[in-house]
Amino acid sequence: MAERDFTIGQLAGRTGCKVQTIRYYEQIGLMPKPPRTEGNQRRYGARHLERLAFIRHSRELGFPLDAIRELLDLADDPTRSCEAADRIARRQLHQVESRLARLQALRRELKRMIVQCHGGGIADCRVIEVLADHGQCLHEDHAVPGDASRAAASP
Amino acid sequence: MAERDFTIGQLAGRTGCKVQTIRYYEQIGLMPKPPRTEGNQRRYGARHLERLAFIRHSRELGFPLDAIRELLDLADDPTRSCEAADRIARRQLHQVESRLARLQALRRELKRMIVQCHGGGIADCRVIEVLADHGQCLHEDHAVPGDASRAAASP
DNA sequence: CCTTGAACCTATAGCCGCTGTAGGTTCTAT
DNA sequence: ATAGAACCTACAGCGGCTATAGGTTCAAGG
Repeated sequence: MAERDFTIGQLAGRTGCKVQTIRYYEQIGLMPKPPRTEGNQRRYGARHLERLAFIRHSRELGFPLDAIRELLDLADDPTRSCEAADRIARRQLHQVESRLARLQALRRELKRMIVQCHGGGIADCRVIEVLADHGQCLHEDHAVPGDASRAAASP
Repeated sequence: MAERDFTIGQLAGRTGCKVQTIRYYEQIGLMPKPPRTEGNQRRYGARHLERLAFIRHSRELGFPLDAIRELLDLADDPTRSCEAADRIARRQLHQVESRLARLQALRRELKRMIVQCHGGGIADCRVIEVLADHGQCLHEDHAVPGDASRAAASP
């Protein structure tokens, strides 16, 4: 192997991924199996670095691993149309926007709840009261039918 | 048992929880073990209904189960101060606001990426390019140090 | 009284995307 | 030669459910 190959630890350092995470990506087939040294240790090259950076950045933007897999397939095949990648990105944008809307509704309710609470005993705690009775909320917005508020993972 | 007791299915219907979820809450000690019929089926009363509604609503507002446990303990003991409940609510608000900030950054980047993409081949796809190179992003905002974008669960 | 079928029961596995642990091996620097 | 850092595999656990398998109980209709 060329002398500018990396160990898994160096790859982790350069991309900001954890070592375990890289092995995990290999396990689920997102990263290709790299060559090994005689002592069975992984050695990575520039291509691996690029690919992992791509994955990492996509994760930071909240793309799920499945979508990243699709995007990598697209990136690997220059004959394919840009449209597919565009569609995936739009889908992700849409997700992010739903989550934003939901979180904004949550913030409104939480603020309202907290503002109304003026200390004292639990017996007249607005926080507890409001939680006990959804009817006291302004909107139904936070009664979520199928979660739209989760977002990106923490790489 | 009084004739206005509910089966688990009826409780689920009235709160919008799933039957499995109710059993799960019992298993983790969030809901008390209800009495059983001779045939070993659970029977719930008004108190259970209230408690489950409280849990459900808190989940809708994104509180994690641990926080809900604390809130329930507080609600159960009227001698305790409102302050503790207030603190939990503020903590949750803070969480929601961090997630909002992160999602807003994600939205910005995704939009920018999509707008710049004008169709054509993958070879000059902006989506793919930007994903491959974080340097092309406006901000570092989405390079998250410890995830702040997750939100409520999907009840 | 008997049958059907819906609703219940327990136990267990799976989802996502990692993260951590245990227990071992290999590499590098002194 | 040896210490200790970095590597290896395998597997368990996080949160918060959800789904499945394989069985039991209940209520209504004949």
